[in-house]
Amino acid sequence: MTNGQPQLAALADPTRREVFERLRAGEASVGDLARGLPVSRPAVSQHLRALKAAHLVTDRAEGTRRVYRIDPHGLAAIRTWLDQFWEVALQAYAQEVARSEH
Amino acid sequence: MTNGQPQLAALADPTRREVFERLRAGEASVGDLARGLPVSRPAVSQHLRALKAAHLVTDRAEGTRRVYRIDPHGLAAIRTWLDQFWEVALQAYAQEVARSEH
DNA sequence: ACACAATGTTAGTCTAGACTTACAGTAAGT
DNA sequence: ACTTACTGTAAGTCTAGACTAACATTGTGT
Repeated sequence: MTNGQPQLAALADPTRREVFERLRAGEASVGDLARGLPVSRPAVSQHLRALKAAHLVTDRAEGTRRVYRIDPHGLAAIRTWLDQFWEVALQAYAQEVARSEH
Repeated sequence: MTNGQPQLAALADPTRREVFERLRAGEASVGDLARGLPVSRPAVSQHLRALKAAHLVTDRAEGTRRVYRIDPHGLAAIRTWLDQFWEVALQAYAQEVARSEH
């Protein structure tokens, strides 16, 4: 149980995924992210810490605010993990198609 | 909080991810999958139900056994969701490189 | 120095869900 | 029909973690 892929666990929570999707529109501060969400600001701060631990976001100090943006490293890790399954999956799909056609 | 991407929640659990990774070697029955895992067989059965609900696996009856294999549909859903972030992520990365070089 | 604004952190509560045990169902062999 | 494999399901327990409230910290402006 090597427990790799912390990115998948990080993106499993709906609220955390919502935060991450909002960063798709560009970098934003904690307050900006928490503004439209139904949870408190500290909750968003904790979610951002989890996303940062999974290398999915990066933070930068800008005065008293902290600006977060998407980190490509976490995305790359997911893609690499995901690509391991494609050959097997497509092979299985081809077999199923062949079975249903005959 | 539209709660899309049930695949990410399904693959967040380490045990469930281990089951999924074992199917990469080819289709297998519930007992075969549970044999090398530190959890009981009903636990594996429940995990397979979750994976099936997320369209990550397909099951087929073979006598009294049930054979599971990887389903490409769930993988495709993850890839589609993931691809939405790449342009933004690479753009952010390029900016960071430019900042550190000057 | 003081006030304010933005965020991180801690302690504590509470719910989702991972797990086990026990039971039910179904197919194959004798 | 009976037994044996193999699996799904239900009920109950228990822990990880999502959330809030309160406090600590840091930077900015006057």
